[in-house]
Amino acid sequence: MENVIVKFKDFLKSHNFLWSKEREIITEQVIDNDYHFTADDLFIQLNQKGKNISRATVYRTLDLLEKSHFVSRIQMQSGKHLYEHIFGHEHHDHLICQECGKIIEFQCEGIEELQKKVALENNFRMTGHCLKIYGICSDCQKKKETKNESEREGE
Amino acid sequence: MENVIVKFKDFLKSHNFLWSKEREIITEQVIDNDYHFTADDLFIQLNQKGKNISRATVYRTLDLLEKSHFVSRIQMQSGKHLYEHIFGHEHHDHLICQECGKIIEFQCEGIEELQKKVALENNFRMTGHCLKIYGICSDCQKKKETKNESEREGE
DNA sequence: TATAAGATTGAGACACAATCACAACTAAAA
DNA sequence: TTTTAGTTGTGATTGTGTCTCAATCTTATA
Repeated sequence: MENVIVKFKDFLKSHNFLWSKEREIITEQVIDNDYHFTADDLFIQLNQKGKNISRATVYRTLDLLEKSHFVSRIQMQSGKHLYEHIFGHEHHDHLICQECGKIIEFQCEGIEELQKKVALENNFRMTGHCLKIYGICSDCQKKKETKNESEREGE
Repeated sequence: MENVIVKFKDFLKSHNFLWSKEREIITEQVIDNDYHFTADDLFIQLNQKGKNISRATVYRTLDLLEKSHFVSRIQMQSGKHLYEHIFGHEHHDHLICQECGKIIEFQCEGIEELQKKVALENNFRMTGHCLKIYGICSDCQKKKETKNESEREGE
């Protein structure tokens, strides 16, 4: 992961941004988060480690990491944003469980191709997309069944 | 569109909600909006017409219209919500221009089918989805070309 | 029509993520 | 060093959306 730091540094340099201790600490913490996290999660994690970096800087750095495609931002139905690092990751979309909030990643080449086709048909120069499938994961389906059964017994 | 009012009334009745003058006025205004609008757009439109309905009621009624599937809510990257009425409309997804904000609707049966397949493969009971393709529309592509040309001339 | 039960409304306070302004600070190049 | 320009923290501010609760309205029923 060392070279992520190097690459991010390069990105900043080539865009006339500067490197800083804060950006390094934040980037390291982002690397440590193997799952989805909010900007505030990151802020709190840093604080607990005794790194007193302001919220504003966390937000600003996440913006830069997003612009440089090291991090992607996912918008949830609640309106909050989640982030995830995409160092070396393949592109993927998300299945989101409405019961427990679990997020399952998936890739579907067919959908990707069809999206490109749609964009082309509309003379649209596609720069990105966002696909979220909402539903109920298998665990929560089972829990619901169990609950319904016990309710019937209780009657 | 008269029967939209009737159907919404029916929906409310069958769910133990009441009909009110405010809900009627808001629904009529929603019908008048043939394009995407925010909750606040609606609030302002009503105010300009001298209909003094509170923001809270506008939000509450839009929630009901969404629950009854007369309106759908789209989440933008900014975090804001747009609404659109779907009276009689087919389901569709959106192409969103990052330059001018234009929204183009499209339908793609293939993508729908593949989504169902992905959900099935993950034992996910799909309840909905959200697909947005971001990019630059043909108009804005042309504008950019023109701008670049004149910049080159100016050098 | 009168009444009661319960849903709806408006006003403004509130919650919350995210952004902003600006003075103090820091990085990098000469 | 010195200079220049980017970065930071603080705390205020924005903006969307939600909540509370007393007053009001709807509807069903008598």
